[in-house]
Amino acid sequence: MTNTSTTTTKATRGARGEYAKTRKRREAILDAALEVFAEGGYRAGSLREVAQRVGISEAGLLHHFPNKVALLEAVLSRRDDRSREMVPLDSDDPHAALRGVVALAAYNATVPGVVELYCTLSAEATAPDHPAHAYFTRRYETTRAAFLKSFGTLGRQGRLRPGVSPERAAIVLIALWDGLQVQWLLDREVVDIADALHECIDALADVEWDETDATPAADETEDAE
Amino acid sequence: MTNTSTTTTKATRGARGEYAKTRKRREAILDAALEVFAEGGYRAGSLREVAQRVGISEAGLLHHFPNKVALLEAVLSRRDDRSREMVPLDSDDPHAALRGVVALAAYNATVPGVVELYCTLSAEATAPDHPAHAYFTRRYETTRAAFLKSFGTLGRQGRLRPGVSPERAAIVLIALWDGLQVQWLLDREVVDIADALHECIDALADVEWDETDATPAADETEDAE
DNA sequence: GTCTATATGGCGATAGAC
DNA sequence: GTCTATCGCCATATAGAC
Repeated sequence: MTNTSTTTTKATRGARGEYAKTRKRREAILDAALEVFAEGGYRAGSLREVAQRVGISEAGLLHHFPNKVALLEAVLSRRDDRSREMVPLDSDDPHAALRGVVALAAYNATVPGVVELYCTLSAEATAPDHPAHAYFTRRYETTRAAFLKSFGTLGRQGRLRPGVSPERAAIVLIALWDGLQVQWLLDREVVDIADALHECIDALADVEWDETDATPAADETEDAE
Repeated sequence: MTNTSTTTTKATRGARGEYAKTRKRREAILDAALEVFAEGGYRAGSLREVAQRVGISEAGLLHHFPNKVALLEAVLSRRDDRSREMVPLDSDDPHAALRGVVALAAYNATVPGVVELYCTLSAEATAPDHPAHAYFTRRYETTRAAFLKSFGTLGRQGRLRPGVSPERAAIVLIALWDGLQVQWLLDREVVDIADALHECIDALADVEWDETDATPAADETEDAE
């Protein structure tokens, strides 16, 4: 809590070993900011609250991020990096991409703050003058395009259910995911998001859930469904 | 703009014909408040902004509603009345209820403010300390129960698609609706909500879309679909 | 790099005149 | 029923000391 321990993380012990300290501080600020923006949204979240959780003053915080909007952008950008490295949404293998959706949904259930953040912010950013409006517009376009590609590939393999169009499937999958998060945040007992998504994806396409691509008869733990 | 026209709406011209005027003022306030809360959410929306749109002072506004929370509750309550009288969600006929969903979605596309309001507020009210948290928790429970009943009835008639459970169908339908609204608010060209819901309901159950229940050949304006 | 102090302004709500 | 005036609070952001 106190920052009197100057010897904790001097990774680069050479000249000016303060780099690591600043980096750690920035990370701590971003962690706190994510929490605050998740709990109250961007507009209601305050720099004061963020600074307090980190244990510094508002002015100290603004030394690391010039203003509130910059802080928000840093939070979103860092979050995106982490998601991208976790889920291969732009994979060439549509099965892998859709498996990634379920995997990410399952993981998110263990990190409620992130779900809160995106759920609250995406609704708030619906307003055209919101600082994250462009970010979310673009993000949805990108995600739709990625799913469109996946479902398009599945369609060409004849693995889409009859009457399902790739365009519609992409929109519906995203909508479903978002909507399930709202209900989950209001009452965590009411729905298992990963389960529901898994089931609905099955209703859209014939997806290989096991990673039995190269190795035919590897590990089948889910064949009893 | 000016309120010098005392003779405009004296509906009850007897003693104290001011009732109608007050009622009109309250309605105007609620209209403006809906807009403001829709655009920025509850926390970011200000009484100042509402008062300005109505053309009165903040103190004048607070004469009609004691505080900000009361104003929000009045807005939500009035909106609920209108929705309920429009859509028979608790109808005994599951077909009528699901037709109502599509009809309401189509109507909402003509009143973007209402969609904004619920989309923004439901996400914001995810926070446990939000003044509308209890309202939305309850609202989702009620809606889920209503849809559960509809899909349950359809199930007993053998009209649910194979593998569809009434519980899951209720949750999914609501989630889909909510999620589609987010995408629609970010880009109105990307999706027709009523269309998408119609299609997805078809994927869940075998619903009678024409109202050919009691009167066989009455008025068929929609049979060309 | 972090602090204190401060500028500037919006907010919800109240008191009391008319 | 509506106003003006005001209170007290919290917000973002800046200036300058240490």
